[in-house]
Amino acid sequence: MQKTAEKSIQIGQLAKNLGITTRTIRYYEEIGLMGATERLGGGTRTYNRDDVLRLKFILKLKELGISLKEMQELAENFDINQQSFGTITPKLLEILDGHIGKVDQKIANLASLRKEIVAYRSRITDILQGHAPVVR
Amino acid sequence: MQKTAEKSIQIGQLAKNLGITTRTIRYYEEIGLMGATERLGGGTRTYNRDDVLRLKFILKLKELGISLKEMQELAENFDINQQSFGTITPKLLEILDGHIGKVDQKIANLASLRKEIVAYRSRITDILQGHAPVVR
DNA sequence: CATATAGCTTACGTAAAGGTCAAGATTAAA
DNA sequence: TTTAATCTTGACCTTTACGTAAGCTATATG
Repeated sequence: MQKTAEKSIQIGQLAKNLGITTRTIRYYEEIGLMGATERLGGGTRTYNRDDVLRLKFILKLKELGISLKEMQELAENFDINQQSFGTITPKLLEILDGHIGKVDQKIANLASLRKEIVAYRSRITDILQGHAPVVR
Repeated sequence: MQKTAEKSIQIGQLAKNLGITTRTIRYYEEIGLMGATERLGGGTRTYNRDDVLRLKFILKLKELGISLKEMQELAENFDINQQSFGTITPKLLEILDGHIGKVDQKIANLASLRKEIVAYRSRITDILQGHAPVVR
């Protein structure tokens, strides 16, 4: 087995590539979302392709509204870093199903909130036109 | 003009009635959402019917997902005590409309997230059954 | 060598919406 | 009147996701 030349990058470049700050990356490491990556002699962090993928995955989930805390729970059961899909247990499926449920719940809540806002809105316009009493 | 006996209540009772804490009510006063209400001799806050209506209004908006900060902007224009209800509504409608948009956006995002999770899930089950390659 | 640039750790700051004491003053009830 | 309940202000605590600054090290370049 030969190591293919890992073209790792440093934190500043990685941050720039992804449009985030170095603080953010270090923070994710701090809270255990990014495992500790390799360091150069002086302690400089180094990120290989897998690390980058993992970070992108985190950002993707975040973009879609999953909190870092939720990701931490996921991370306990699902080590994105080193495991290939073949080794993933059914536990992950369970977690994903749970998340689908949560998302469904959130969607339902928002939909009902939307309804209320719309209803409230039209009550106000009614009031403005004198079609309804001011206080219910 | 005769003052009808104003049956004012104190903060503890009001909080209990509305299912919030006294801290919350004082906080709303602190940030200028509730105007300063009358006080008894010892400094005890006293809330009349209008004050209660105003607080209920605040809670309603909050329930609809409008932040206290947004309400502060509104508060400059709405003086429920002065019955200038008509003047606040255009701004309020604007804010409500903005909220409907935001909620729609969130729903769309969650729906897409849901799709992705579902897709991700089935990719994994496929892998577990050897029907698909391990790496995308 | 000197400077510039990038990185490191430690640690305090921020916003939102209150929670939670603390210590004292007042009011209500017995 | 004594006690118990309620109220007052003030001030620090909490969570989330980083921002920002201080002080120090390492690497690159003129």
